[in-house]
Amino acid sequence: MRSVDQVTREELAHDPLRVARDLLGRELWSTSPQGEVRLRVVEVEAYRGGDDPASHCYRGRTARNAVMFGPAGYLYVYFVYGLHFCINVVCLSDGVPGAVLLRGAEVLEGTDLARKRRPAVRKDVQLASGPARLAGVLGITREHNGVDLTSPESPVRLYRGTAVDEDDIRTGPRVGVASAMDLPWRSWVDGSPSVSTYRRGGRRRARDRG
DNA sequence: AGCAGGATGCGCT
DNA sequence: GCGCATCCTGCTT
Repeated sequence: MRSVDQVTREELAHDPLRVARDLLGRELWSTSPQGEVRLRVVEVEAYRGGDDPASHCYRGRTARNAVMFGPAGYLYVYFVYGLHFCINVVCLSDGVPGAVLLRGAEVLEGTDLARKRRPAVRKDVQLASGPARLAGVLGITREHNGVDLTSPESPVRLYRGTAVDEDDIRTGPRVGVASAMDLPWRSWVDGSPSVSTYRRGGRRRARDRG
C-alpha cells in the first residue's frame, strides 16, 4: 500500500475511539474549481451514539445527523455558531452511529488557496488548526454532507499518508465537552504546531462572567 | 499566552 | 427561545 492510496471503507468501520487514533497522519485532499488543498491530520476526537451525551446522535436519529447512522467512510458536515462548518469521518457500521471529528491538520499543498479561504489566520501553520478552520481551508459547505471519502470521484477524499509513530500520539479529554468518562476521546500528534489549543468543557455560568 | 465579548444560523426543548 | 463539538479581535500578563 502506498501513501497515495485511499483509505478503504472497511478500515473505517470500527469503534470511533480506534478509528480516531488511526486517522492521525492520514491525508485529506479537496478538489474544487479554485484548486486543490492537501492536509495531514494531526488532531481528532471520537464521538459515539446513544451512550455519548456529547454526540449529535445521543437523542436518536434526525434529518441533521442521518449520515452518522449510515455506513462508514462518509463525511458528516454540521454548522455551528451561525458561521462555521465542522467535519467528521463516519465510522462503525450501517445503523450504528459514530464518527471522528477532525480538529487539526497541517497544510501540505495549496497553502495559497487555504490562506485565501482563511485570511484572518496569522501563521500558515495555523491555517487548519481548529475544526472550523480545517473545514474552511478545504472549502467545505453543507453541500459536502454525505460525500464518500473513499471514492476517487469525490471532491473530498481520504488518503493513507504516512503512519504516525505510536510514541508520538497523545490522548486527552475532548475540547469544549464536559464528560465524566475517562476515555481517550481526543488524540493528537505530539509536537505538531497545528494542534488546536485546549479549552475545557462545561457551561459558563452567569456568575463566572462577572 | 490567556481571558472576554461579539458575531451569527439553526436544531431541538 | 436557548445553546451550541467556534473563530476573531482586542486588551492584559
